[in-house]
Amino acid sequence: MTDGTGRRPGPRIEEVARVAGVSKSTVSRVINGEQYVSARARDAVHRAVELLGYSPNHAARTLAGSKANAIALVVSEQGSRVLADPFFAGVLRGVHTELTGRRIQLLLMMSASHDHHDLVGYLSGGHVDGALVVSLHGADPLPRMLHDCGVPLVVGGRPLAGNGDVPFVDSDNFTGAMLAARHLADLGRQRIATIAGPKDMAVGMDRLSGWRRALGERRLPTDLVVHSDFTPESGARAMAGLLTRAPDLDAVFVAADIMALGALQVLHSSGRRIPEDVAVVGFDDSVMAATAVPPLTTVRQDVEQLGRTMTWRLLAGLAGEEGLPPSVLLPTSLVLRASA
Amino acid sequence: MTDGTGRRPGPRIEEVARVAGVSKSTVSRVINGEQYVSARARDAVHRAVELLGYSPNHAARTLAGSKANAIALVVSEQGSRVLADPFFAGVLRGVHTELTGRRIQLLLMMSASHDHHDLVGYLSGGHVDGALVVSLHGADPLPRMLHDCGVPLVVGGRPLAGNGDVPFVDSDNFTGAMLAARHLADLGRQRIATIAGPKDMAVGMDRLSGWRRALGERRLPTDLVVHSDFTPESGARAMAGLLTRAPDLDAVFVAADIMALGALQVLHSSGRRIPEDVAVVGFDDSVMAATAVPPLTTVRQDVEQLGRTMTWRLLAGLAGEEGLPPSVLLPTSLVLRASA
DNA sequence: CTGAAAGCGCTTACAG
DNA sequence: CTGAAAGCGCTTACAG
Repeated sequence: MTDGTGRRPGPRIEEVARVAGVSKSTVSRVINGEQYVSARARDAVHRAVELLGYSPNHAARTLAGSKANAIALVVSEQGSRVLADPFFAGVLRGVHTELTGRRIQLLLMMSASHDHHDLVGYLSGGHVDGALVVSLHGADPLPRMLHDCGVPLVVGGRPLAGNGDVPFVDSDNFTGAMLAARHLADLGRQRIATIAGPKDMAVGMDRLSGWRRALGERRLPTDLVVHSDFTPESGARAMAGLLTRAPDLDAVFVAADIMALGALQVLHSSGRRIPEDVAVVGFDDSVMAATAVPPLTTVRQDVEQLGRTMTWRLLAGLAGEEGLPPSVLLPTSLVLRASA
Repeated sequence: MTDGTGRRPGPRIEEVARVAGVSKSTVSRVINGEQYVSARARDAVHRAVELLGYSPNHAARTLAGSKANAIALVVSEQGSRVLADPFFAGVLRGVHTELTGRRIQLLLMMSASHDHHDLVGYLSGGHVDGALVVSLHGADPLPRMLHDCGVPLVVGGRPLAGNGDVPFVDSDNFTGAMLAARHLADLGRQRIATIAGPKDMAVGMDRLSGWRRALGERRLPTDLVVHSDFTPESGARAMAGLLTRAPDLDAVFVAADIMALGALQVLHSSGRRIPEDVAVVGFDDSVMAATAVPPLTTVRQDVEQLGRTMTWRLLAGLAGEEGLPPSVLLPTSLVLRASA
């Protein structure tokens, strides 16, 4: 028998029960891994499932059961699109990896701030068991809105203050930036600038803090700061501004590789040699870093691991696991190339 | 009343029916936009829906109805991850935009070739109404497998020969490459090379064909071809190889911006001035193009539009629309900057 | 440990 | 144009 589309409906739980010689209830128990089932029944069911190629109907499970068997990956469009793209693809891959083999659907949603309301309504309506929110903009109200509606969630990227009880996973941006700035100081540089991210994004502020901390340790001045927005163009503008302000600067920590590309362009056209005149360190170890001119020393973060960890944390929380860390910071490390 | 998670279940169709003073059947008809409903009933239902904030239960609709109210976005991991990342993020945004306001869930799946089988099983099992497959590797068997199982689908990126009846949407890579190569010829360049994509990806072959066509028109030699794999490193290697083979080359069309970055690096270290000695044109107009050194002349494609068009085509097909184009090619255009 | 039965919230012929 | 009723394919107390 085929339906209108030509696809054949698979076997139902009823048929599995008949073949296995047990009731539908028992089949359901085996499939859901409940413990009070005899080994004999369990084996029979497994064989029948195998034989028939049975796969449970998702809609029916969700309707009958008390859980949705689905989680949402929400991308809040606040914050920089440019930073978000490669970041997002990596996170997605991690989420997917972690979900493999579990019968959990991954729903994808995007939300600009003006339609947060609809999204919250949908997510709190029981369509999903929880949500993964990728939100790079620290002041984004979405995480808190979801939290207040009781939707279990994990945020990718540290929220700014005021979201105290929402668990998050983030790269250790502070330490990564500190390593970068220390490296520049170790090279003997005296006038170390930074092109930072926006003030309202935690990722920007954490990288700035790490830079400040390292220079503070070495008693170096921390006056050369320009905020920028994670686009190559803004990186170029920021670099031009810094050169005007401090023609004697001899190093710059750029808070994202993508901005570093713009900065390198400006340094070149100003006639500076890199790293002889100005040493440059980026952040992200993105795919362009190694083929920049010159190849870019940068801080590596593992975005795929970020996605995996978010997913693990959400599912563990849903499963009621005890003693989970409220939040997780993933390690970052310095990758040395020619630019510093 | 709240469930275990603290989320409150919304109103059911029954309550809407009571408030509107009609039967559940009528509410269902109004919500699904059927035509034989009195204006009076329709208004009453709309008011009740508004008043109660009713939103239909997805699982129940799917179970009761004959459609899944969901489509899958499948990313086949065949082909270059590097090219796929920014490409994918743009496609995703387009898909999402096109889905806005329709009650269709977007499921996300990834598949490496070894688990195509499971994926096909899942998708043909009625969990989705159709699939969008992003597959940059022309020889990927997935589109055909899905097609053979009767899953309605649209492929992003032209499949290579042998997938005759699977509808696809692609950028017009041929024309874009032709414009790029013509531009180089118009500049008076005589020894025009190309760093092409892999031979087993349609995107690579189409861009190569366009380059060949333009040079053929102008009676220029088409011997300087190196195949590469869409990574910056391979672009660098290819450029080095070309310089060895033809030290006199005066222009190169690189089939992806990301490879062009590697090529520029090698040209710089070989002492060539760009564009004076060697003119360079890329493809994609990716975010790095404008801040390359020098800024990169390139071919623009609209990846978000690609996602939108794929989605439109799939939904139109599902709705039974007549006279749909089997496939669609989206325009590309030359963006002039300093490198050529 | 197991089965019969109710019920999840919708859609869809069917009869009017 | 409308309503009563059956049914989608599961899960889950309940009773044994």
